[in-house]
Amino acid sequence: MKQVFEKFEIEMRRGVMQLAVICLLDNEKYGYEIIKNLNESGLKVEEGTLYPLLRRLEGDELLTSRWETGGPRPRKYYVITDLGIEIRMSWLNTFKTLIDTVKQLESNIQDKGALNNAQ
Amino acid sequence: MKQVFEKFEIEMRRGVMQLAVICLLDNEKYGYEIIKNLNESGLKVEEGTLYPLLRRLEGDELLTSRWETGGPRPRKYYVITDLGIEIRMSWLNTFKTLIDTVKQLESNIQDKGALNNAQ
DNA sequence: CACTATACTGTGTGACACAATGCATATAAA
DNA sequence: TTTATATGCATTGTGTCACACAGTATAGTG
Repeated sequence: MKQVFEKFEIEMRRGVMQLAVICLLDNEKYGYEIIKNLNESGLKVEEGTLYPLLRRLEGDELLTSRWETGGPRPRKYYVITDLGIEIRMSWLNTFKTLIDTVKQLESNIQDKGALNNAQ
Repeated sequence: MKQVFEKFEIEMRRGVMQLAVICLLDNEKYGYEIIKNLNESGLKVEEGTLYPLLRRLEGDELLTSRWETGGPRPRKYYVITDLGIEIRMSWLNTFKTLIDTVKQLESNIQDKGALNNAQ
């Protein structure tokens, strides 16, 4: 049985992950590189999570991919499509709306904290 | 087959929902009331989503409940516990960190938009 | 009678975590 | 030099969990 806290983190990441990936892929990158990038950004992600996500986003035509076999190891490069750019903008808007909603809700609680004090 | 956009909204809501609920329950409320509140806040939630969520949060001892049978229809009131208050604070911090990560990623893309321009 | 208020349950789907597999290269140890 | 270990890179499979949606149920209200 997972801890309450971990479960929340997982659920939260789950939504943010696609957004993060599609933001990163403004420039062409390959999967393994993305994992490193995101982990450095503090966004933990497993291979078994990212690779299927990439394929899913490609299936939705938000990304395209190409194989690079010239180098030492074959790499699959992904990059955002025009449709992806459009969708990304609407996702960012959705995200922003959610942030505002939570900020609003948080401003009504007693022990105001993280969101409003910081920044 | 759901639209790409809807799928994202669902995933995003999924994480935010518990946070929103636990913020709302600073004051005692019953389920149906919470649904109305959240829908007014622009956070769509189905009964089949909220009621199980409430029970789950209660199972994790972040909420407690009591039945109010005096009124016309029986209502189950929920309110946050001390543990819930603690956890809520850490969830808010997690949420804030994720926001920062996305903002960071967004600031590197070409068509900067929603998050940084607004507010 | 239809509608609202209030709560619950059940089924399908989708995505994640985790773990394992596979293979190639680079590095370290023997 | 041969062997062993680690790293780069991607895939697949299993279990779990939470949501959406659609029901069920009951008691009031218009």
